[in-house]
Amino acid sequence: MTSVTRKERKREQQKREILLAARELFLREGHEHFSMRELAKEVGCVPGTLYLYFKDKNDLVATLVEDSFEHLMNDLERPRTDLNLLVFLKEIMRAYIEFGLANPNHYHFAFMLRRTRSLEKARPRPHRSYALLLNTVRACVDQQLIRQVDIELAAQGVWTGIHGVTSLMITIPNFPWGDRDTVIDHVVDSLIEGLHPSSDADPETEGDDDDH
Amino acid sequence: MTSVTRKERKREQQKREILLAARELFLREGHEHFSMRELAKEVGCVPGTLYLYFKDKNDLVATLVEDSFEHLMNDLERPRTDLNLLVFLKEIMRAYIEFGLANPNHYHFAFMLRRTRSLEKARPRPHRSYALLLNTVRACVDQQLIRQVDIELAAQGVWTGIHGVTSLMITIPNFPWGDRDTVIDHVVDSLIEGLHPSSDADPETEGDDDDH
DNA sequence: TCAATATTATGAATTGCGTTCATATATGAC
DNA sequence: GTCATATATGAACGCAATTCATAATATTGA
Repeated sequence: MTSVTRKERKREQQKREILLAARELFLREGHEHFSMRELAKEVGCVPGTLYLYFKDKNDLVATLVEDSFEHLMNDLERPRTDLNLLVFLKEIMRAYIEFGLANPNHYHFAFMLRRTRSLEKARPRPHRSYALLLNTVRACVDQQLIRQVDIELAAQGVWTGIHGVTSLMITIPNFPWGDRDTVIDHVVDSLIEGLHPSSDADPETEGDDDDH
Repeated sequence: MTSVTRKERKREQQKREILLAARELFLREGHEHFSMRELAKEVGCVPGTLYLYFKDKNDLVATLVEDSFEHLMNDLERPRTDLNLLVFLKEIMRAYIEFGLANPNHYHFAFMLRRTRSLEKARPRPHRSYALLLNTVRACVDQQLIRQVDIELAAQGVWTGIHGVTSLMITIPNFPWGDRDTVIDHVVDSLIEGLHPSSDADPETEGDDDDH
């Protein structure tokens, strides 16, 4: 019985090693030039071997990417009750964008590829990032930090908004963006701006804020 | 001399025919499955022949896509002095999104692909769509329809915003978007919302608006 | 310890791709 | 008709993802 476990462990170990090499290669080459053959060379095996551990290339890369998003989400989902929810929301948005720009290959694979048939499952599960946004927006509405809106609609507006900067800056890095951070700040702020109860009023002045 | 012209005409004719077949195939297969070999079969020639008319696959597809964007832009750039500039701006935004959703393959090729080295030229030139946005935003500021902001920043915010919905709806069509048009309206409105002089006030009430 | 078995690795093959190139064919000029 | 030039061909190259019969290896049961 234990030997079965040992075997499985061995297997997991090898799988991890493949993923490690893959991650390195993926980073170096970009997902559009990442090839199974080259990966096999890197790992020191024949291409066919990889298929003993992963159904196909997509499965392999999906695992890779999902791991990365896991990290992002684990960071993001750490609740920060210490700060104003609106500030928290903005932080999430900024972190999302920064993650995308820092991991363009991962982001590209996850959100900028059309899924054809079989690849449908290979997306960060029920979109944890979106779920987090949704919950945060809901909380903001509950606390009347933003005006009463359709939560889903608002969250989707925010999500598509931050996805917009992220993806466009990835695909057209040479575009004459102004200062990168300024653009990001502007996008984040103006996406929230549109949701303020009375949008040029500072939320702090709205009433039930008692921690200062 | 005239024979040179005739020859050239013949050449152009053939090029057009290739593009026609290509357009059809591109539409059918999506740009990720579009292949030169299949196109050659469709055209009734051998793959090599295509290279007498186009430098490479990218050149061919770029021509294809550029033609389509030409159409969109020609539509959009038709000046509409008859209506309120803000309404015009929103119309542009909506048209941009609709175009992308109606032509996901073209849009994908144009704005959702990372350009590697040689492919750099193959993008809708100095981004006519962005230029149009920029000019319109500038005009809005001039007419004090939106508040005094960095024009470039505002235009980039709007552009990334509409790109966000468009591209995300293309890559994740199965996401539980609410009603498609409702989402689009929300995005368009809230992107502009953030730019209003005092954003919960109707711009008509701001003062120097004298056409009603 | 040894034979039976299940697992893992191999390399050769299949299919498809973009692209190139030597060669052939057709076209227009003289 | 002959020559030059433009156009088309098909075979080939290199690379890709993936499959599969076969071989090596490790695990099990006696």
